Amino acid sequence: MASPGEAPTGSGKRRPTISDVARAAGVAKSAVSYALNDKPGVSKEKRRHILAVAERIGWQPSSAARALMGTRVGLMGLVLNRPARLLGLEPFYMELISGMQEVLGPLDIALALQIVEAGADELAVYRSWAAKREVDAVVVTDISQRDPRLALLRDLGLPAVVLSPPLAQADPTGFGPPEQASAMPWLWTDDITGMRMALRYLVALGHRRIARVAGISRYLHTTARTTALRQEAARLGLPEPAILTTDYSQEQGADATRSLLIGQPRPTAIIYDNDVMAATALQVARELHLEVPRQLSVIAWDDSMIAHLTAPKLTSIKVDVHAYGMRVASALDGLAEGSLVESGPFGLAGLEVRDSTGAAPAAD
Amino acid sequence: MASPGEAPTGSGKRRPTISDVARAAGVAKSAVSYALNDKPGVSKEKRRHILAVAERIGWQPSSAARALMGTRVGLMGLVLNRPARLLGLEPFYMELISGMQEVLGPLDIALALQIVEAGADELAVYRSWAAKREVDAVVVTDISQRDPRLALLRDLGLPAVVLSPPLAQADPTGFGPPEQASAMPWLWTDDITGMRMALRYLVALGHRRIARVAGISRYLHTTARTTALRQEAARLGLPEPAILTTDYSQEQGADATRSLLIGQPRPTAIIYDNDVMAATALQVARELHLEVPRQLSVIAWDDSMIAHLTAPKLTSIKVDVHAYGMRVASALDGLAEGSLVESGPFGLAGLEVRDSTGAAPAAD
DNA sequence: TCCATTTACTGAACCGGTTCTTGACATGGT
DNA sequence: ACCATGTCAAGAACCGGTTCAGTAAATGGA
Repeated sequence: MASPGEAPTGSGKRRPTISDVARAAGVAKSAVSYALNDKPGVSKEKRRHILAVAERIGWQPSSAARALMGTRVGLMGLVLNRPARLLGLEPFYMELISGMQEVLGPLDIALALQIVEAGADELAVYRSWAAKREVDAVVVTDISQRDPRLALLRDLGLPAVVLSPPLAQADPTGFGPPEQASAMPWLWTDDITGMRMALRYLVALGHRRIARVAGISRYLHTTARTTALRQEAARLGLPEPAILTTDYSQEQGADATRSLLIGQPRPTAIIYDNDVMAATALQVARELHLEVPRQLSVIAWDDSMIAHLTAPKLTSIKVDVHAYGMRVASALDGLAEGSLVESGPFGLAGLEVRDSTGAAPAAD
Repeated sequence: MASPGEAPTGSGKRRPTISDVARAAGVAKSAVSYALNDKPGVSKEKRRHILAVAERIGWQPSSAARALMGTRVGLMGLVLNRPARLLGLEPFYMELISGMQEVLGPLDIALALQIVEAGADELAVYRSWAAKREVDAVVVTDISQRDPRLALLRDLGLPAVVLSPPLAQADPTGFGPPEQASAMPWLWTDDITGMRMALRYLVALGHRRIARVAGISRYLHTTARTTALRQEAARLGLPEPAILTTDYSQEQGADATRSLLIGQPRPTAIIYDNDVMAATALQVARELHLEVPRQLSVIAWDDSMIAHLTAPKLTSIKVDVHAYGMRVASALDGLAEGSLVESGPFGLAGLEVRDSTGAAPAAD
């Protein structure tokens, strides 16, 4: 049952160490270490023999001992700073995580997830992780201008993947995405293209008064979308679009929608920064006796399954979050390996047309 | 592999070890260890002095070194075996995790999340975690009869919290929840009460032909709900309720709903095992020109925010998943501490009445 | 006052790996 | 035949803690 010839340690199963392997193979500990790590210093035959013995007696590495030597830990960190209430609803993070796991799982790397309520807590988590060498690298999201987390991570020397579009303008803090590969690469989804497609589609349907309900305005990705909207609207000769900011919640989404719909002139189409607010918008429209899409067109962002659950189903700007997560995971693994990783945009945005968009009202 | 900046990364700041503390305080390493761990062997004054010095020079424990000695690691494991596609949509897990974090965060414990595609992979993850002592304890969900994971975890000696109602009947495998506190406690939500409340509410509204669209039938919590429904229906003198099983997805939820609604006799109310399928059901009803709630009442389960996004809004059996997660986290911490934890049901179910339920059609 | 017991503290071993140093041996060039 | 070179392997130190054995001092009891 247990391995042969081992001292009976209580219920028996002390797990084998490299010393056990060395003894069983008749070599020194160091030889075993070299063999297992594919390093020079051992002849081919001995290497093969040692590996066979290790396999036979069921040796597995101790991550604790490895971490003690400063090598990889097999854990990536992700801190989420949004309120738990919102996280429960937004499928984005779950899909991102599942994409990451598709890459990390086979590599035998786990994801350490920490949800915090305040920005200061997040900084504390990074400090602790860095001090204890508990993770190999981290993911940082929802970047704002002069984000203190980036400075901290740089000081701590903790490798990080930054999920955010770069600032278009020169970045005074010096933390903008570097041109070359770095230990803190920036990865972002192509929101500019997504916004352009949505806008052109609406214009093709005859819309001209187009509004936007945005997320938290200090985040760079919100800024990027706003800039894209303004520029494209100007290019298409549209009036300046109204833009309201929210915290991504249903409540603020509903408020923003109401104030847009009772204002003058009323927009004929609204683009939302996530699915949740767009879904809520359908309810507000109903409450105001506006028919979607006959009198109002609604476009959502993310294209999670929520877009399928509403009536009418939501036209959405689509992002392949799962694939994005896979890309992020590869970047993390690269960083943990000590390599530098290229910054850059990810994938292609698409527009998933469903039932919440239609021709602009004739009166317009 | 060698990161280019070994020297620049340091910039002099090697983080302090207990040897540094010992030197600075003028005592032996062992004295420092005793002082920091609140163990006997040091006088009060020296203890205070050592703690002060440690604080001053900024000492932090190395989890690697601690783990090497077999003490706690500060990491709890959660393996999710549902397809990523479904996880993205179901808010349940995100809310559970955020509840867990509310307890674990302040204790400086992270959550290792692993998403797998197959049951065998899940077993492999447990094996690896146990072998490498990578986590202190794990959470196991979606328990089926004779679940192989429970036997494995017991054999590995990995403490686990089991999220499932117990089998009512005697459990031939011997893995049913123990009477006393144990190293593998079972925690479950009070689904029986929830089901009873929903049923009585519908009966009070005049419904008699009540159907159910269930989740995956091999899970014990599905069985528990089914049993509760059957028993309560019998007690209330209702005809045997139709029960269809699904994989929780929109597709199968829609199929099940269709087959119920085109069957004879058609049910006047349907209870769903999650929000997602109930939301989809509203679309199917619309497609069949059935008005909700005039001709069909719909009850969802979980009461996530999806219930608010639909039109009409969904009446739901409510579970405080966040609080449940907190309870689970406490149990995990107890197990990691080496204590035994009591099994038992959690909290009270409630019925959140909204717009998807109404009086049974008069024709009935 | 003297011996027994407790207490405070130190030094060293240990956990399970990695890596540096050293030495034995084989090989090759001249 | 001789020394320079290279390969393979063993031994020991080390990572940052915990813990055990041992010693010196303090305390207590009679």
